[in-house]
Amino acid sequence: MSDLLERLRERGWRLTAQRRVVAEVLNGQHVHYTADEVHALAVERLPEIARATVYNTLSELVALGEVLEVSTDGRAKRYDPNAHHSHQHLVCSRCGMIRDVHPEGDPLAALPESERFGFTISEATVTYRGLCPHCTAA
Amino acid sequence: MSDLLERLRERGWRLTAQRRVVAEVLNGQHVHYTADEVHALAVERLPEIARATVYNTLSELVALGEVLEVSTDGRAKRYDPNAHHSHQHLVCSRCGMIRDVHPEGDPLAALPESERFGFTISEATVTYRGLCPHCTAA
DNA sequence: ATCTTGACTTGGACAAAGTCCAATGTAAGC
DNA sequence: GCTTACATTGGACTTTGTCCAAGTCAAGAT
Repeated sequence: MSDLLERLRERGWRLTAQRRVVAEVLNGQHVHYTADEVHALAVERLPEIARATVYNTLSELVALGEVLEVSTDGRAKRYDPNAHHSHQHLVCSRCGMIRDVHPEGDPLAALPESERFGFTISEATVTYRGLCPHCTAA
Repeated sequence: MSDLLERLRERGWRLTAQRRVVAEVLNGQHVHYTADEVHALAVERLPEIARATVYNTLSELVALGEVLEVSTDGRAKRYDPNAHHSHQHLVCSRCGMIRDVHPEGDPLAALPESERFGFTISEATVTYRGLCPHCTAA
């Protein structure tokens, strides 16, 4: 994650205590937190950090391409720090757990020109849904 | 859509003016409205219909399997009346408009066994993102 | 045709998630 | 160590959606 802070500084990011804490919370997580979860964890390290700052910082990280925004249901968005490896998501329908997966091929190729309706398409995301091993057993 | 109302009546649904209007608004749309858009359109036909009633009715239609709930971004959920034909979605990154599309092949086939991590996968949804013709021009 | 009743609708209060803004604070270059 | 442009703060506000008690009504029974 020091890599991340390094990269950001090179891109003219001003490094503040708040931003450092948000980056540290995201660092190397296999689960993807909501903004409020990130805030709760950040408060443990820096009690006075404001909710708005966490939202601002997450938006900037997304805009810089360092973090991905994921919304698998109609609830809060989740933040995925693993933005540098293209991947898709496997979601447990029962417990909501998210796991990164790497399917073969390019999903964009499956959409013929006649099905693009004049859109300028830039991306395709695939969400696999099912039961995780734990919920299958239960 | 009289088919839909027919089916619902057979399942013990009480047919009210409000429910009829909501069903009519959804009927045969190739775009998918948000709940508030459905409400706005319903009000044109039945001015006194309440927002809560539209939310209730949409939830019931989803529970009955007649309509699909789609949440492609962190914003409002959209309602897809085309629940009986398998399809994927094309979403405008700017205005949020959704259109149904039919890609080739089965997206589930692209996920090798080694990437399934013991999940019992039942479904794969693909979301294509880009700018719609209107937002590309603007 | 009218009655009865339980299901439906209403509207306003409430909640969750996120945005906005003016005032204040501070990182980083000079 | 100054300066200043940029970041943070916290509270108000917006959007989307849920909840509830009271009133209304569809549809079967009489």
